[in-house]
Amino acid sequence: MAKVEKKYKYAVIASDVAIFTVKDGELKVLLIEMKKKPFSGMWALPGGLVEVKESVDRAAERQLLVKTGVKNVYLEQLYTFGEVNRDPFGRVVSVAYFALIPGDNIKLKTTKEYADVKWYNISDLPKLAYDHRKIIDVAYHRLQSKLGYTNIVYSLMPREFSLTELQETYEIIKGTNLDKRNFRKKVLSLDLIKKVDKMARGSAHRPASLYSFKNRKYKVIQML
Amino acid sequence: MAKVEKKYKYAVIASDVAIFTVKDGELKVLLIEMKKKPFSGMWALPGGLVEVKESVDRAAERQLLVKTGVKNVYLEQLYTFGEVNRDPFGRVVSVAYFALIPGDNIKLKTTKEYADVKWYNISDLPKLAYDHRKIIDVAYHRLQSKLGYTNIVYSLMPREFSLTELQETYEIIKGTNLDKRNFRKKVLSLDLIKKVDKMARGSAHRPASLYSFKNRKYKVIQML
DNA sequence: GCAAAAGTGTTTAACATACACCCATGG
DNA sequence: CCATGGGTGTATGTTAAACACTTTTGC
Repeated sequence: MAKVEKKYKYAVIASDVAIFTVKDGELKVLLIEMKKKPFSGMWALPGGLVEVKESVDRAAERQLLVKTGVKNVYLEQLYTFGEVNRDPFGRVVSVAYFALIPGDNIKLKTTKEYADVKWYNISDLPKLAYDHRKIIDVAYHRLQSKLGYTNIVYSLMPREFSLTELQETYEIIKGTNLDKRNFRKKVLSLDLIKKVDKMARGSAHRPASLYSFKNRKYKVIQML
Repeated sequence: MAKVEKKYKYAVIASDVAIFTVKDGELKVLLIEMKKKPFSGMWALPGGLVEVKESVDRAAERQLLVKTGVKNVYLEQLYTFGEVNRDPFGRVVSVAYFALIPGDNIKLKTTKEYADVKWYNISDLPKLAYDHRKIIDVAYHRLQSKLGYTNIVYSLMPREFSLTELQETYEIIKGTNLDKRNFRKKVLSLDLIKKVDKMARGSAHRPASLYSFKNRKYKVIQML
């Protein structure tokens, strides 16, 4: 986050993005390691000041693209954090976003500005700069609840997946176990996914049918 | 909204508040009439720039207090509007809030800065400045949906009310009719309200029992 | 005694929940 | 042939929805 002098008469705006994915059976969030004091060695969400010539949404997309190389993924405004002393460099208000990306083939990018970029398990976060711990808590909570009444899982899944993989994604994020038969019944009744003419291969057990989403567009539903 | 020069390198922040009430059988929103060009004669939500020394929440509370004289009412952050050209006076991002107040005894206050302050029916809005029409749409939508899964009605009702008045409040905001028996069964099963030892008086029909909320604290419920 | 709103239960349909066994594959 | 996860149906309980008449008051 660039330096902002206190002499500004009005608060200025940054945008921070909590980027989530599900990988290796865990919900993960993307963090970058900071260099500058007083936060050196601490971790933070990707973010930065909003430029005069770009919208706030656009600034969030830019952060996402620069840090992960992805675009056109699910990105939603989360909440605006406007406490007076949340940033020691000046009066900065943060418009936080959350993004969801599938767990496969994401190559992380770092820059000279930061020491490192990494996925962290949501259950095992390092020490965080600014109020980013709070932002992650709010984002996690929003993700859990939106999973129940929208179809946003589609943005966490690969193109093709088995019903078990889909169920596991729900279980990992909700932190609860679901009944297999009831889950399948519900998902299929919602008419969101279709069977593709393929089976999973290479496992020492009965291969699973693969499915894909009929359309990958945000929709309010009654899931859980 | 004070003038902001375009020379600022970063976007600055304002806060606008959509204040709702239910009165005379209608959902109303509070608007102020603007004097300065290019918006003279148009109406806008109460709002203004966030000062360096106050939080964004605090700025919203201040707007609410200055325009209506009320405090300690329901106030929730709604959404942040960050398009580049939403404000002709400069690069201003608006953190919008929505507030709910009971329909009784609110005295509106105006200031030299504005021509007038008035309640407008949500179904009959005048021409609005900035992107405030959009803000009101989002706020109205949020209000409708939160009514269904939280107890926020309490902030629109007077201390004591009849079940019919409560039902009418829901109907006005939702824009639908509800079944009297089912409504009462549901409301009473939620254990949110208690009968007070009084009856409505002065009407040419059977007097209604009055109720009040057991506690006026935000709570997630399953209402509609 | 009439007009107007208050108050009150039951039946039916839809949906959520609980629960256990056989199937197809790789090794 | 065995270990592993895939796949399937029914019975029960809970909740939502539909629906009409009697009661109490002021005038």
